[in-house]
Amino acid sequence: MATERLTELEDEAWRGFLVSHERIWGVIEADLTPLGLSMTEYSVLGLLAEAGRDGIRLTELAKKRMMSTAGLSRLADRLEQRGLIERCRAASDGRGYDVTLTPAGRSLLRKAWKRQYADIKRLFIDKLTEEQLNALVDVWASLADQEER
Amino acid sequence: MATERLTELEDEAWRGFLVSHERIWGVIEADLTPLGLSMTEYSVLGLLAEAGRDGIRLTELAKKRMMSTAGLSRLADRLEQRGLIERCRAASDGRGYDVTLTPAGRSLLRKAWKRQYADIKRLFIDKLTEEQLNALVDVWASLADQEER
DNA sequence: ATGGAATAGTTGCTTGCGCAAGCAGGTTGG
DNA sequence: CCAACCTGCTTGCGCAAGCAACTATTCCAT
Repeated sequence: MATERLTELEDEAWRGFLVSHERIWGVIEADLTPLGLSMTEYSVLGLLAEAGRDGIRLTELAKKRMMSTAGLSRLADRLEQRGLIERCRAASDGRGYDVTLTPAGRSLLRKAWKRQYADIKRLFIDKLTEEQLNALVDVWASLADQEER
Repeated sequence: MATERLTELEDEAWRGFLVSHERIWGVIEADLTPLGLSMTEYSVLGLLAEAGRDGIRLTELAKKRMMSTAGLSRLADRLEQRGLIERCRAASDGRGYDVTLTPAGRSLLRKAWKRQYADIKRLFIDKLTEEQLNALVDVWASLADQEER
């Protein structure tokens, strides 16, 4: 087990992954800040939109967002403060809350999406052919196989 | 310009990108913490290794790492404190520092790389065929074309 | 029923980072 | 040569996120 090394090809594939992500992420994050949203906040609003009327539990959000419940609790504080989301005691379980988007939240999410969309289109979609997109989808599927280990 | 929407294919390609990155990033980050290194710290050590004997300027590191010089200044403080790097007044410019890896830094970087390597291999390389790797390299090249705009 | 885990969420403290301001060392036009 | 400006780095302050400890509720085995 001498010095473990990636082949040239492997290295390029890996580094490209990191670099491309970082670059694109940086841009869309910057384009979101005028709306007063971080990427994290944006994606939480997105998850809430998906969750619909019934809302979703804080813990569930934390899991999907891959962050601590503590962090999410305070993130929810901020969004609630701004009137973008609402916490309602869960009917079925007096410990938890069902969190939902308010109309204001929904509206801001739409605005944010417009920007996101433009960025994603310009920085990602438009630079790739349909073949490349298909290849990517194929890659993501392979990576997700047997989820870890 | 009705509701901007991605096609199914575009959406999968994009979300897969985000999700895969987040998942893999999380794992390798977690595997690095036993060594007391964050991903940022690790990658700075990596850049220093690339820079070699002459070292590299703090500002240069900040640029490459896409972080503020302030953040990098403090990051350097921590690494210096731990004896992993050294700041030497730049000969050519009395304001700046040439930062270099110490032997301890080099050694820790090697240890860290061993873990990284195992993760990257297991979570990324080994799950993909050579064809897929080639396709990825091709994609990263397309994305980098005409850098932004 | 009831006491003991388990679970949902919040709060105190710490940490890492960015912005803006500061400082000291360069650079340049008169 | 020196005044005005610029640049490389550091410092003060604030914010977002994690860990650990805590509260309140529910679940479960007896």
